[in-house]
Amino acid sequence: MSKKLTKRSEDYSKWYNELVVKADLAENSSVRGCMVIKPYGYAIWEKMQAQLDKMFKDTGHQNAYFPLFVPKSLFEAEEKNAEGFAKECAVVTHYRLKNDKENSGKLIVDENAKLEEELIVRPTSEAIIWNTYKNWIQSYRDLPILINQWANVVRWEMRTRLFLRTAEFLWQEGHTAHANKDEALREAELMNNIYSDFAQNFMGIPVIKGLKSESERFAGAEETYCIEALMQDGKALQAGTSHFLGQNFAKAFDVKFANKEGELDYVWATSWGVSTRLMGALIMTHSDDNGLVLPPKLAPIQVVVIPIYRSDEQLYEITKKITPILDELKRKNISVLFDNRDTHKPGYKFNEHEIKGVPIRIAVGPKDLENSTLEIFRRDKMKKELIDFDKIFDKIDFLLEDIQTNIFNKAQTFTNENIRIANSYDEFKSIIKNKGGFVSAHWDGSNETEEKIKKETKATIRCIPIDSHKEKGLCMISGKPSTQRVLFAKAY
RNA sequence: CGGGGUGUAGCGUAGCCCGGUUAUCGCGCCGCGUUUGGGACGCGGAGGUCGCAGGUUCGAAUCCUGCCACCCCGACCA
Repeated sequence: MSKKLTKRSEDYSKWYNELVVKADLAENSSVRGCMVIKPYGYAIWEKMQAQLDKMFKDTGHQNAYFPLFVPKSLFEAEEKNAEGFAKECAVVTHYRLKNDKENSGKLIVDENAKLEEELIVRPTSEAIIWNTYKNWIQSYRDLPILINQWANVVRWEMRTRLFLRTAEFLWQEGHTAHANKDEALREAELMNNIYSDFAQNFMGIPVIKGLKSESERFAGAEETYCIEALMQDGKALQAGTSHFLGQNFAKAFDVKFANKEGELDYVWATSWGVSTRLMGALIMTHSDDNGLVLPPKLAPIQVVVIPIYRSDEQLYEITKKITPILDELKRKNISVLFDNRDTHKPGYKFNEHEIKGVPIRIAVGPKDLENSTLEIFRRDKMKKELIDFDKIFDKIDFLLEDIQTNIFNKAQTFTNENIRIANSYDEFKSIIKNKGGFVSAHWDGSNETEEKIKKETKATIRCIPIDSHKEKGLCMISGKPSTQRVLFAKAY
């Protein structure tokens, strides 16, 4: 196995796969389309979870947990939702195995143990949750319900890809119930803003907030808010969605409440989620040919200290000198690893932590003890410098901030440079084909036009941006009037 | 599910067209020694149902048939 990573420019998808494996984040498992998330990858996910969880709770949400299995009759209640997911459902039909008489030591499904009603392994939990909410809601005094669930879901995708599209994935799904439309709409927007805030300020991933076109909308939603990010190969990635579900699920599951006027009404709903796909976004946004680049706010190890020594005495001296620093960093809640493994040489460790994206590396050897210096290295710029021993804390504080800002700015510049305006369909096709990235163009709002563009160019409408200024124009295909430009791209 | 490709040690591979000693090489792994400021080196060693099943043959990793798995391109998708 080559030690070097495939170059990004040569084969982006191979580079991505190798990186995920070599950085020790995850690997394909023996189970079709499912991945094993390794401890280092999971540690990043845990940091993301902790931050998101905090943001949810700060906005009044609570966590709960609902069943993995959805009885088929519940699943089919909301027709559009059921139809949208039907093609990718894992289904439990039996509950028992028995010994195979013709093949000793083997097990077969016991045909006598067929379930009366099949159980769907949740591809999303609206059905089971709304069936439960029905029992919880009678009056406007029971509202709103603001619940989030951390869970795994299963979607039997044809083609899978580490983190971006696995058959089983981890996510959070928020499901809220409200007394009126406005409140539900505000909730859907609020959660999309939280996702955007999280992506930009913690993951360092610039995103564009927008609305999905009708055809890209979540099955069963009235409106889908989303954040879209641009990866380094010019393809867009949907990083999170927040849905205004109207009264669709309330009607499907008969969830009515008595309002202040004493009248019965259906409740208004939202659902919103982000998944381990965000890990894919993190990898593809920041990483380079040397490996992963992690934002300090999410790095499981923020600082690694590597001792350079020839003898046990030298290691002892280095340890003695460095221990107070390690203690102080831990006290300051900075996660630090003193990599004093005797099984690997310094050069090996340097490369290993570079591949794993550790933001800051400190090397300390005999020369440093003599001169009272340290070598400090920042992963994002691959630059090292010699600093005075006493400056260490200031330097680390500065770098943690600066790396976080720098990688965001770098990605923001890249994204901005790759949003191009097209005023004709020819121009549009040329950009999509030759340059990639987002293309901002006028669209008449029709399904047919969207479909035609998708078929001919493989580009889809990523979103109708929320924050951009409105600009009247004419659809590049039909010539019909358009009220604002929308963003197209090839997507993951 | 359509079109193409690939299955040889933990990983990456040579050999296959044209059947013939003990299946090649690199990484990794184990032992010993020397090393340690950018992926160390030397010597020694372990590790294989050549995807599975059948067939042809004196003889199959190699030829034939069937099956299975995986990858890529479509359709689908957080």
